[in-house]
Amino acid sequence: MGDNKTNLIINYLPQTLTDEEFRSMFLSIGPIKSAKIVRDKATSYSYGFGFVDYEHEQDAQRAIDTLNGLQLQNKHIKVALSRPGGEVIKGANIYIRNLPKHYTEKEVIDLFCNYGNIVQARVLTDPQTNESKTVGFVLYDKKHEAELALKELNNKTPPGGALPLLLKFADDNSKKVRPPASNMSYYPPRYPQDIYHQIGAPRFPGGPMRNSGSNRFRYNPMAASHNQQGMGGQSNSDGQNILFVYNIGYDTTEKELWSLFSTYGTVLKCNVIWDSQKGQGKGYGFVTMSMWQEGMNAIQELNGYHFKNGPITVSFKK
DNA sequence: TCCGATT
Repeated sequence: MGDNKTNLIINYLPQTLTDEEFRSMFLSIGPIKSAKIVRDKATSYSYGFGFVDYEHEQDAQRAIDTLNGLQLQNKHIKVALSRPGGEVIKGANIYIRNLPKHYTEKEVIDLFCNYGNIVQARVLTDPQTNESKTVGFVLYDKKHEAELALKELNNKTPPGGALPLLLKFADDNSKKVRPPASNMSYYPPRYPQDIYHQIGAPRFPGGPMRNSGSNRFRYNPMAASHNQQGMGGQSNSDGQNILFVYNIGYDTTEKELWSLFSTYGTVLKCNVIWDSQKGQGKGYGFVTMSMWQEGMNAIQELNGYHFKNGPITVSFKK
C-alpha cells in the first residue's frame, strides 16, 4: 500500500462483533477490496480492531464521516485512515505514569504536542468512578518524535503536577496473548440477601474458610470490639482501606482473593498484579475493604495464613 | 519476584 487513501483502520470494535457484521457495515458505504477483524491466530479472539480497504478513496472518506464514533454495543468505534506501515512508525507509543490527577487527554496533548504529531492520546480512567488512574498513552506518528518526547519529558514535573512523569516506550501488545479474564478487575455479582441480617453469624474459630454464595456472611463489628484503636470512622489515615497481600502465588485469581477476604467484610475491589512480560501474576495484590475495621480484622486473621503457596503477608498498603 | 494500574 502506498499513499492511497482507501485503507482504514477501525478501533474499539466490540468483542462479539462478527466478521460478517463488520464487513456488511462497511460494504453499505461502497465496494471494498477487503475487510478484516484482527484476531489471535490460535483462539480467534478479536483484538478489537480491524482494517477495511475500499475500492475508492471517496468511499473511504465517507466511511470516516458516517461511521467514526458510531456506537456499537458499549463501544464507540473509531474509523480513520490507516497509516502506512514500516519501521519509522514502530515504537512510537509512549506509556506515561504519574500524570496529574486532573489531566485529561487535552492536557496530555497540550504537553506532548511540542515534540511531534500525535496520532492518539489516552488517559486511563476507573470505569466505576471515571477518575483518572494517572496513567496514559501518547502515540506519535513517527518513532523519532516519541524518542524526542521521552528524552525531553521523562522525569520532568508537568505544569500543575506534583510528581515527575515516568515515561517509557509502551509494550507492543499486538502479538501477545491476552491475560485471562480472571485477572481483570473482578467485581462480583451482588447478592442482596447477603447484605442484610447477617450480623451475628458465627465467626470461624480457626483459620479462614472459603465461602461462596449463600454461606457468605458479613463482618460482625461486635465480635471484634477489642480491636478498636480509636478509628470510629470508615477509613484509615489515608482515607482508604486498601490491603497489600503478598506471596499469593503467580496463578491466584482475583476471584479467589475476593472469596478469601469476603470472610472478614465487604470487599469493594480486588486486584492481582499482573506481569504482562511473563504472562503471570507478580505474586501480590491489593484488596479494598469497605471499612477500616474489616481490613484490620483481615490482617489479624489472614497475615501468615498458609494460602496456596505458603504464608501470605497481609498489611495496609503503604 | 515485596506496595498496581499497559488503550
